[in-house]
Amino acid sequence: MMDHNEQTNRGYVRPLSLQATLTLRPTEPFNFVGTVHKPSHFPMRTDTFLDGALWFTMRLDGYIVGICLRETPHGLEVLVFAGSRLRRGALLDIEEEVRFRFDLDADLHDFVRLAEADPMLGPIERRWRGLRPSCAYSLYELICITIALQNAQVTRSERMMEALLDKYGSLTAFGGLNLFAFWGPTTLAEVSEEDLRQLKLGYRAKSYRRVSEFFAAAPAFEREVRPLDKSLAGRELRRIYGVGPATCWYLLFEKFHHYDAFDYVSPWETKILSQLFFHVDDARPQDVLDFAWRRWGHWRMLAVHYLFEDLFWQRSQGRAAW
DNA sequence: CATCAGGGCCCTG
DNA sequence: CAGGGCCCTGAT
Repeated sequence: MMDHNEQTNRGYVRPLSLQATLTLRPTEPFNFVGTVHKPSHFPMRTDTFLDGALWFTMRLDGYIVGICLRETPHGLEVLVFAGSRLRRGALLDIEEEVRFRFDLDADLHDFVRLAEADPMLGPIERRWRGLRPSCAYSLYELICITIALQNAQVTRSERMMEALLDKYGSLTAFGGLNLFAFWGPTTLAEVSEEDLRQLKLGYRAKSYRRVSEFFAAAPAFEREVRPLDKSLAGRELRRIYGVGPATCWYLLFEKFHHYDAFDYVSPWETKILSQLFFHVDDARPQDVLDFAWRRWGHWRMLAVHYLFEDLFWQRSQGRAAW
């Protein structure tokens, strides 16, 4: 009789120790907390923001590293933890990943100028000056998260991710924390849809399989999409099974930093923006999109992101209007 | 207890 | 290009 926990990672904890420290210089202005800590994201046991530092895990060519980001007077400090000595070149890869994932090379000067002349955006931009869109995870990992978000309430999405990490992720120990690293695409590509359905993923089980097969077959996909413009990148992303319009705009902004990726707005966002823009409950999505386009042009998604992050931040402080 | 909509997506006609 | 079906869950 097969124990259903067989071939899981339960019980194994991978110890990682400090191997190197990097110091990176983001472009100015840079807002550390606003960039690395997004209260709008649901919590997962893959990362934590603790005592002013972001802790998360990363896969590099299949092996797992733990990362701690913190702000120092000299710049952004990156502590790198690993299970063994880093291979040659690993630090360069890690630096490149961190720079990209947290949009450290962003040029926000025109956005700051735009916001200064805007009574709606201005006060919020000043509060968060230097905040960038960011995602600590790889494209594949972020798509796994967005699939869990589809057609589900947040609590259910959290359960799906929890179940997946518990079964297919790797638990690590570093810096006194236990954080999960994601599974690699090849792992899920070989799991049957039936097994995935056991984790209460519903019809998304098929998406997880197809997405994992896609990335297992195209490990350089994310790297190839990074330099593309918005429409080309979007076209590439839409080739992936399970990535529709909602997921696509989300990826274009959070992962690929296209500050104008506001061409689709979901129902719940429409509600909130209706209030902010027009002081009504239910404006039409197209009116919301048009408003942002006319007001902020190329910067419209970044502007909307500032509005949302500010709202979520206020809510996390217990003083939101909703 | 049953019914139904929900922070989409794919597929079909 | 419009609309039905889809896993599950919690609200009614």
